[in-house]
Amino acid sequence: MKGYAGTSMQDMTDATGLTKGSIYGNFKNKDDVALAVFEYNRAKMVALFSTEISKRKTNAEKLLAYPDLYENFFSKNFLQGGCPIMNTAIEADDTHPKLKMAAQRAILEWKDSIAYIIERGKESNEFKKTTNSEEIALSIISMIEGAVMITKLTGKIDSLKLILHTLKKLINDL
Amino acid sequence: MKGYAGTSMQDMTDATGLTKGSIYGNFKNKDDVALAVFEYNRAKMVALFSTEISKRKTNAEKLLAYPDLYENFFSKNFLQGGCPIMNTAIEADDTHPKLKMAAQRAILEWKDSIAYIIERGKESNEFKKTTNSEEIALSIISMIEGAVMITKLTGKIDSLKLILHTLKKLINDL
Amino acid sequence: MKGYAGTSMQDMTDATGLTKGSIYGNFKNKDDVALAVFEYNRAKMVALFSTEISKRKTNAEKLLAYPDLYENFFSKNFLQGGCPIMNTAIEADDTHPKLKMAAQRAILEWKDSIAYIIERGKESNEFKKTTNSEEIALSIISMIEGAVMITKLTGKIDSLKLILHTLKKLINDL
Amino acid sequence: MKGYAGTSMQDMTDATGLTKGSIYGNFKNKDDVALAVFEYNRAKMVALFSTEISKRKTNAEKLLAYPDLYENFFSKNFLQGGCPIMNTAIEADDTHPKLKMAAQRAILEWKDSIAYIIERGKESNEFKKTTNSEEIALSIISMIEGAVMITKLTGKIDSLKLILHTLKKLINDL
DNA sequence: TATGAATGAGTCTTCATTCAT
DNA sequence: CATGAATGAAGACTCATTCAT
Repeated sequence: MKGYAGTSMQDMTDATGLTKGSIYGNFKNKDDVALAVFEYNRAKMVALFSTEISKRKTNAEKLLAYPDLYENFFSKNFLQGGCPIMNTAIEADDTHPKLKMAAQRAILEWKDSIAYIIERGKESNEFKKTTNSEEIALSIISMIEGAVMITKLTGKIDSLKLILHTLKKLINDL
Repeated sequence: MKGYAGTSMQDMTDATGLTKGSIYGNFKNKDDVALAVFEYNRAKMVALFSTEISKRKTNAEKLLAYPDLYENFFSKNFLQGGCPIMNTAIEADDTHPKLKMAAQRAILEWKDSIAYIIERGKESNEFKKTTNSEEIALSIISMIEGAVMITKLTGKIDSLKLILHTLKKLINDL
Repeated sequence: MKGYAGTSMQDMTDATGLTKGSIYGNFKNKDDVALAVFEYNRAKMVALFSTEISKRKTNAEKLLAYPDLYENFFSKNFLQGGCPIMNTAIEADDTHPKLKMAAQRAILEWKDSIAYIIERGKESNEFKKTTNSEEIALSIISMIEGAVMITKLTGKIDSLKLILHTLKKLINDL
Repeated sequence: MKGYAGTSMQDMTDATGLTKGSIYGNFKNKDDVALAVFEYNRAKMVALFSTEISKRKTNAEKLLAYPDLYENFFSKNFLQGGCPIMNTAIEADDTHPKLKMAAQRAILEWKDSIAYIIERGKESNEFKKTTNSEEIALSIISMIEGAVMITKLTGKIDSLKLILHTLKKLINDL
C-alpha cells in the first residue's frame, strides 16, 4: 500500500508486532523482506487462479476465470491496495534490481500460462487459428492491470465491472 | 522514475542543479513540487494528444490517435519512466491526498474526453448505437496503462505493439 | 515574546510588512536588530517612568511611581510579553555579548536612578539614614522583575497586585 | 543556559556525548527532552529545599532556608545558568504549551508550599494573624527570582547578598 | 534604498541497520 | 533466536545572509 520506499521498518514492526531485531534475524535486509512479501502475494494469487482454472472445462471458461475472480476481489476488500505485481513494477526502478526481476518474471509467467490456454484452445478448434496467443495474453493482462489501477484510484467498482465486461467479450470472440 | 517517496530533495538538486533553498523558495514543500511536476507532465501529454486528435477527421481516426502516438513514445525514450498518471496513482495512498486527487481528476477527465468522441461517433452513425461509451473509454485507458506498465517492466517494445494492435481492432469494431 | 533565538527574520517580515532586504539595508544583522529593539523598548520605559517621577514631589511618592505604573501595564496589554530587560537577560548567554552588555547597562542604570532617589530622601530626612540605598534599589527591581515574570507565566494579575502591595509597604517603611 | 530555541540537538550531543539517534530513541522530540530536563532540575531543587526545611524547627527558620541556600548556590557554580523555572517561564511562549504549563505548575506549587509554612506560623502565633500568606509567598518568590536574574546578568554576587538581606528582614518581620 | 530570489549551513527528525545482552 | 537500545547517514525543511536588479 505504501510502496517499497514508503514503507519503513517501523511500519513493519507496527503492522506485525515483530521487533526490528527479529526481522533482521530472518531477513538480510529490507530488500529481502520486500522480495519475500512479493513472492508470498504472488503465490497466493497463482494458487487462487490455478485452482479455479483447473475446475473449469473449456478453454474459454478457463480464461473467463480471470474476469470472474477479479470481479469479486474488490468487493471482498482484497485488492484495495492495488495489484502487488503492478505496484512493484511501478516502483521497480533500477535501484532495486532483484525486485524488478521478480516482477518481470511474474508477469512473463502469467502471460505464458494464459498463452498456453489459448494455444490449447486453438488446437481443440475452440478458438480461431488466426488468434495470436501472445497478443491476447498480453492484452488480457493489460486490461486487468489497468482496471485494477483505475478502480484503486477512483474507488469505483463500477469501472472495474465495465472493463471486465469488455474483457469477457474479447475472450468470447477468440 | 523513483516515485514520490523514493525521490529525495537531494535527487532533485542533483538532477536540476538547483539548491534546496531555491526549491523551497518556490514550492511550499515536497508535496507541492510533486503536484507541480504531475500537472506539468499531464499538461504536456494532454497538449500532445489534443493537437493530434484535432488534426484527424473521423471519430475512429481520433480514437486511433492514442495507439498511434503511444507506439512512438517508447521508441523516443519518452515513457521509459512509465506513465506519470499511473505512477502517481499507484503510490497515491491516503498519505498524499492532494496527489491522489490530482491523479483521479486526470483519469476521469481523460475518460470523459474519450467518451465524448465515442458519443459523437454514435451520433454520426460512425459507431454502433449499442456501444457503451463509458465502458469503451475505460477499456481503452486500461489497455494503454497496462501496456505502458508491462513495457516499462519488461523493456520489450514488442509487447506494447501487440497490445496496441488489439486496441486498434477494438476501436475499429465500434 | 519569542526571544532572540526563537524569532526568525521571517517572523520580523511577517510582523512588520518589511522585506528581508530592507531590514538588512538598515541593520547589519539580526543581532543589530535585537539591539535596536532592546534600546527602543528601554527608552520607552525610561521615558514613561521619568515623566511620571518628575511629576511627583516627595521621594517616597517618586519611588511609588514604580508599583503604581506597573499595576496598570498588564491591564493595558502592555507587558504581556514580559519585561524586555529580563527576557533579554535570561537569554543573554555569552553567545550574544552585545545584547548581554546592553541588558546589564540597563539594569545598572535603573538601579542607580532608584538609588539616587533614595539617597536624596535620606538627605532630606524623608528616609532613615540607616537605609542602604543600593540594597533597596536592587530589592525594588527584583520584586518588580519577579512579579512580571510570575504574572506573565500564570496570567493572573492578582499575583502582580499582591507583590506590588508588599513593595509599597517596603517603600513606605524606608 | 541557551534556552529552548537556542539549544540545538547538536548542542546536546556535544554536551552529552550521546548520538542524535539515541536521544530520539529515548525522547519523542526536542520538546520532550526539554520537559524532562525541566522536571529533573525542578526535582533536584525541590529535594534540596525540602530536606533543608525539614531540618529546621521554627517556621521563620524554615522560610529562611531559601535565602540561606540561595546565597550558597552562586558561589558553588550552581545557578550560573540562571533559575531553570524562570528561564523556562521567559521563553514559555504559547508555542510550547507543555513547557509553559510545567513552569506554571512549578511556580504555583512553590508558592503553595511557602504559603503553607506561613499559615502554620500564623496558627502557632509565630507570625502575625494579619499576614497575607499568599502575598508574602509570592513576594518571596519574586525577590528570589529577581535576584537570580540580576546576579546572573551582572555577575555580581554582592547584588544577590543585598537582595537576600532585604528578604531576610521581610521574613523576620512577619 | 528596496526588492525578493538564491544560498548553503544548519534545523529537527527518521531511516535502515547493528550488536551486546 | 529475540530483544531493543544505539548508530550515524540521510530525510525534509528553515535559517540568516547576500546580491543582481
